[in-house]
Amino acid sequence: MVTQLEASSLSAMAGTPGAPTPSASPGSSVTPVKTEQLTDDGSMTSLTPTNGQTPSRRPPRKSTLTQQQKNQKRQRATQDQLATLELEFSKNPTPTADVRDRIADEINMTQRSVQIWFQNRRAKIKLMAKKHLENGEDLDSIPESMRQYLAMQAMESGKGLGGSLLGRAGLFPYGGG
Amino acid sequence: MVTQLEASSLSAMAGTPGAPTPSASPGSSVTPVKTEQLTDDGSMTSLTPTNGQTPSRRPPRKSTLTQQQKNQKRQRATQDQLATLELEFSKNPTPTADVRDRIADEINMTQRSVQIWFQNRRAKIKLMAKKHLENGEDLDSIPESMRQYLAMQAMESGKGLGGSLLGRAGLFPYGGG
DNA sequence: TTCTAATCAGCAGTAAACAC
DNA sequence: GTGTTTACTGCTGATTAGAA
Repeated sequence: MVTQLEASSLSAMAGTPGAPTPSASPGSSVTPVKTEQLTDDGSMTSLTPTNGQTPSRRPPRKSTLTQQQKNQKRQRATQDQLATLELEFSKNPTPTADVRDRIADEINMTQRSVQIWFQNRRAKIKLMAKKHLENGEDLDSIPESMRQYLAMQAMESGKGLGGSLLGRAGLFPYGGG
Repeated sequence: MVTQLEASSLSAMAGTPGAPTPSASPGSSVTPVKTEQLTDDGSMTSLTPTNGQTPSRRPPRKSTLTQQQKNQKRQRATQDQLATLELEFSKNPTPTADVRDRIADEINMTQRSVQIWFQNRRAKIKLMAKKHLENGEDLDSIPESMRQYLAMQAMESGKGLGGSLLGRAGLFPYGGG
């Protein structure tokens, strides 16, 4: 008997509601992953590579074993799911919660998984772009959805003092001179 | 067949749930709220993604009425709690989960609340700095804890030009003690 | 009104499972 | 073995809404 999530501590959680998912009913099998997660963890690996003496970034992690291992294996997207996701991505790489919700319902994935998929997809595209640049390749060799997203990103970061408030010349005396 | 877990939701971000430690000395003043929240985000449309273009801004969120309203009112930090938080912040504005945990236990707040407090505190300081800059004020008019934090930020993002502001030795309380 | 507790969504970084 | 996907963590910035 699985007794799915018996109480446990409930764990709050924010991202996705999850619980009352109306549709998505496989009906049988599928051991529902218990939402119980304790992740109290916190620290991450250090960063700030330079500088022998950095202020205090994060000490190494505690256990770094996520609940995945404790609960179950990863689920990979099927061809159908992937097709839909990629189609939607080409239409809009950053869909709203609303749209993501609809997609999730369509392909029977959790909203959370859909959200993560889009995030990872964006990251992947960025990484690809970086590689392309480093290889000195033509931009033409970059897929169009990629170009679109990157262009969008560039546009956004360039507006106002949004991104680099502290780095702007003239604002801080120690800035770029 | 997709057959993936339905509810699951895996949640996560909540980070630390309502403190599974039952023996957290029940303070008379503060009732530690068990942060069990089931954020149900909404759906509602309102957006029109314009297909890839116009990244301008996100559509207004639906109602974003979260558990707060459903469960209970906001809890504000007491003077004692605030005193501790601010002291710790002056020592280190970005404490590790460990430290946060200790603080939370000390002042009888949830770890999540402590984390949020630090986040908001940093945001506040940044905002203040921005205002100061826009007003063209001197940096000297900025409180020191603020300068410290901002300098730290600048160092990290700029990684090369960081030196000037805190070039003077021993400005950082963090990490050194 | 301002201040602040709390949420949401995105990102970088990372880890582990999976594919090659 | 490396490389790719799924997933999670903490953080930021923006935003919402409750208290003062």
